[in-house]
Amino acid sequence: MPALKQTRRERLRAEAAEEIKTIALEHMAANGTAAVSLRAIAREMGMTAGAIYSYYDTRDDLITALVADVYNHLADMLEGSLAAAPDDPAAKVQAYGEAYWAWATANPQKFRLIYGDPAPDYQVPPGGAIAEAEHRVCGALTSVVAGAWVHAQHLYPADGHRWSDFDPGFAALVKEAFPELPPAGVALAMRVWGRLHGLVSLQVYGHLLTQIQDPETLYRGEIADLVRALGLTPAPPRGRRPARRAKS
Amino acid sequence: MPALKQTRRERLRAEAAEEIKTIALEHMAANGTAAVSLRAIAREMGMTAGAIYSYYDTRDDLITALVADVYNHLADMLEGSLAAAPDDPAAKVQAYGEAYWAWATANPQKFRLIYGDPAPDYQVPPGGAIAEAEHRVCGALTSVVAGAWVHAQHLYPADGHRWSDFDPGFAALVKEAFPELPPAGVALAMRVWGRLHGLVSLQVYGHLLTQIQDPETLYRGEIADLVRALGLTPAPPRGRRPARRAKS
DNA sequence: TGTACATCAGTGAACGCGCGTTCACTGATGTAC
DNA sequence: TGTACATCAGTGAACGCGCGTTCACTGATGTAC
Repeated sequence: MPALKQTRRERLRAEAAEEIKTIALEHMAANGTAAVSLRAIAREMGMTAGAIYSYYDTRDDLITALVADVYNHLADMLEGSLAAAPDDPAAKVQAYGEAYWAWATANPQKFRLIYGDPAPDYQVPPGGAIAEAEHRVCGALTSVVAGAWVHAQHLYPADGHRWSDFDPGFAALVKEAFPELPPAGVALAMRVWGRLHGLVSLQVYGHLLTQIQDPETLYRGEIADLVRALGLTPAPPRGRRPARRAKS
Repeated sequence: MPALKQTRRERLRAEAAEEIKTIALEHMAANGTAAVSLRAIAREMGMTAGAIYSYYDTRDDLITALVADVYNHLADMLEGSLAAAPDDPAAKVQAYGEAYWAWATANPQKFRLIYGDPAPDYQVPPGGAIAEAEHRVCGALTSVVAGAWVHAQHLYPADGHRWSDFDPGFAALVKEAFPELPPAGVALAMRVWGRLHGLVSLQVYGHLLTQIQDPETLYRGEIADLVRALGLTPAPPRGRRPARRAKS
């Protein structure tokens, strides 16, 4: 089986490439975003620093791969949460908001990598895998707002936004995926993003915990307000009906 | 005049200490938060690296001074904007929101220093000048929400927040400065902060500009919504009455 | 006003460090006959 | 199944770099008499 044997070497290679990324993320988690060092990764893998160059041409290439992975990880999480949520606009908004918080607080270093300073001297390359993965995240959010738009639109009357206000490529993507969503809906989606992002970001960077004991409750209150601001009625916490039997 | 001559040396010393911080901020602006290097600063001042140690015991000490300065700069800006705004709750909210955006977009590197990753391997020391300056910023925000609380409180009925939910020191400060503001009002203030912070942070880190041409209009829309969500009526744009004469 | 002394900002050389990247090489893995 | 060859992951040593920090020193500025 020559084909199989050939695949074996390729498989080992792919595994090593993955291990490099995994260790890089662990180092980031332990010592901050700037702590991604080829030498340190090689050391931990029992390799020489030069060996990394069999897998990534450059340190920046590794970081690019990391950023794309992290975006995809977030997108997986969000899409999974949305799929698992009840088929109800309010429930989708809540699911998205809670998934965003849960992912960010569980993986603060990943959040910092994509939404904070990336590594020093590193510039995100335009296009490529990163842009694609970003679009997945964006798409999940837009689908949530699109689902709520029927109820929300009268609250956000002609706000003056036009398709020309957006990046043409981005606008084309949205128009194709959500044909019924007008520019004002897209603008609303970005504002919803901002509203969620604020508290999440403050939490990840440690600005809430010094002042309030339970930031998550605060955040949940904000989500509830957001749901109302979208013209929706908050869904009951879990299950279709309140579980009153639990106490009787 | 011996006293004057003595002051002269001290003045030069203080000026040099300031220049070090100024150059550090410029380097941050040019090359990112991680680019604060004692050697680079000394080089730019025409000094030896060791000379910096006459002014700051350690690199971390310099960064601590920078962070405190930046917080105070932001606080100055916010307090100034609030003081200049009309004596009306809605106008104050708008002024605060716009000042936050204006400061962050005009000084992105400062925003990143205090609300993003500080320098690698740097830990903000607890207490001290930084905490004081932070409290100034916090106080400005709380004053805005306290001013709106009469109109907002019925929209945020007993949300379960108690004084014990907050950091004791922080709670004591708030209770002293804003005696009429209940815990629910403080929680609301933090949520208002989050709501503003989200879009500002996304903008500073370049996540809005790739998708929308004019993020500031989007942000202004969010502020207008926030004003409404606080039970207030938006103030007319500039001046007490709309300037209809401009076109006639 | 002039001299002797103290202060202390700044020098310049050195320390040890970890970094990204390169390069000629070795040796195991896989291929072709 | 066995041998000759090609591939290529990983070695190990070296490159030049900039960094924070220390230390004995110099020399101008300021002080006391």
